[in-house]
Amino acid sequence: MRLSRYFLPIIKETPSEAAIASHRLMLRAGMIRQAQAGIYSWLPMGFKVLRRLENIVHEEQIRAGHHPMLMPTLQSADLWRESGRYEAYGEEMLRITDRHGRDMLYGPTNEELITDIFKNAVGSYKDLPMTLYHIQWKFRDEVRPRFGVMRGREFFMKDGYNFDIDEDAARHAYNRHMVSYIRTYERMGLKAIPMRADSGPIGGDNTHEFLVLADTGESEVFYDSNILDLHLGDREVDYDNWDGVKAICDEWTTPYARTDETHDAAIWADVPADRQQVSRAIEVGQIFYFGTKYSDALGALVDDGKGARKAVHMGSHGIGVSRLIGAIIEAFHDDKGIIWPEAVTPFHAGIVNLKQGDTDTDATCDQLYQGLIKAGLDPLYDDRDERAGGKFATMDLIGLPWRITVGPRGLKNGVVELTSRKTGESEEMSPQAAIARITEIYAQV
RNA sequence: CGGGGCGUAGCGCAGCCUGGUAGCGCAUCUGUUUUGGGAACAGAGGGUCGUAGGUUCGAAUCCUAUCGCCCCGACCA
Repeated sequence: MRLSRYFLPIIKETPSEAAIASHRLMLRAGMIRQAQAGIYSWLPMGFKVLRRLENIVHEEQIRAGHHPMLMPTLQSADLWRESGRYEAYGEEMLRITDRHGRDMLYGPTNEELITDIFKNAVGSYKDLPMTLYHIQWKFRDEVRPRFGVMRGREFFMKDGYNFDIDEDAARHAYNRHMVSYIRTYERMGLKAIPMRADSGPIGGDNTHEFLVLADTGESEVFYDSNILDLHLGDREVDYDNWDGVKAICDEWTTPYARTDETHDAAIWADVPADRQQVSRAIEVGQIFYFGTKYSDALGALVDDGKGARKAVHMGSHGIGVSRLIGAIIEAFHDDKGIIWPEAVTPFHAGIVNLKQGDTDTDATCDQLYQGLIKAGLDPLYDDRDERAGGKFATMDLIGLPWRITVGPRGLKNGVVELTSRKTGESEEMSPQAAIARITEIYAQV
């Protein structure tokens, strides 16, 4: 993309309403604009990042054998009356009445709807196990939205639901989700720690939250520093292997890691003092096993093959996709701007032309731009007629991991400059070498 | 939902107390000179002063109502 033709409304000054780094930077970098309290428009670059995260989530869910689908944002109140949650959910649920006076609601989650779909189509144990998910906008009418997309009222979330014949199978589904989530966050460059959590209003007795360490996090967490050393990497995972999946979960759940809600001082005391870490963290996902709560209420029964009809065992599993962008920025930024991990960056590299209109720099930038595109990458070429300082400041702010600087000084020797946003280190090389290097870097992401 | 604050140009703000031509900085546009870390000069455009009603010869300013937004707290993916 040529910056001169893009829509990237950058703000030089700090917007007064933004209290934390991610909110401030998303506004300044032209990623979002607020529409109402807790409701945002996603401008082209923010939308790009959102799509990238969404794609990673899809890939990992599909890899785990889960089926993508899409349910509507608006749901019927009647279904929620059946489960008893229409009254129980309270003020956070946005209730709407249509022209015929029918009660509807903007879905805060989808247990009722998915269970209804499931029970009308599935009647036998032979169809199990099954896990369905979608990534859709949700609405929860928070009393006090804040922190930009971290605590919006409207938010983009992956929510998945497993249907299994009994508790053992459902526990495997739970474990499978834990592993797929670990992998998902790791791919995004994040260290998200699964922690024992409270079950909250959704119900159930087995749940973990995934938390990303960040000073601005809303939760206080206690963990054994050993857990930071765990990596899934490119380990082969057979998601149908119950024991193998459970072994990975055991690995991640053995070191102590809890939120303040479930913190247990007695167990904590057994963690060696030099490994005891207390920190703030942002919740970016949660998995639940809740048994037959909804299948009982909504009559989701299957034939068990022995002549009986049994309520299916279920769980629900969520990833806050829009919130993740905030969490990633909280984890990766400095005083100049965002520092995107390669896996989620909106553009793979930025090209800075220091002397727009100069025959040589223009030609070299075009060569780099075309070369990167041919290599299957997505560069952002700052071809505006701006001074060097402004272009550098823009690149630093929007935080692309790699910057190629093209100026007359270097071109005299046939070189351009490749700079890492993370380390700030630069290296001179030929344009061809720069393309090759960046291609190689992204081949490993 | 309790407490506090704010709505004036795209952004940040002054003006309001004490009613009388709507301002400043940044941004935008034009021109000239500049050009390796947010340039200088000259000029230009841009406003239902959140909305509605009231008081007044006259309202951004005073009064009433209303809507919106932010911050702290309690609550939440």
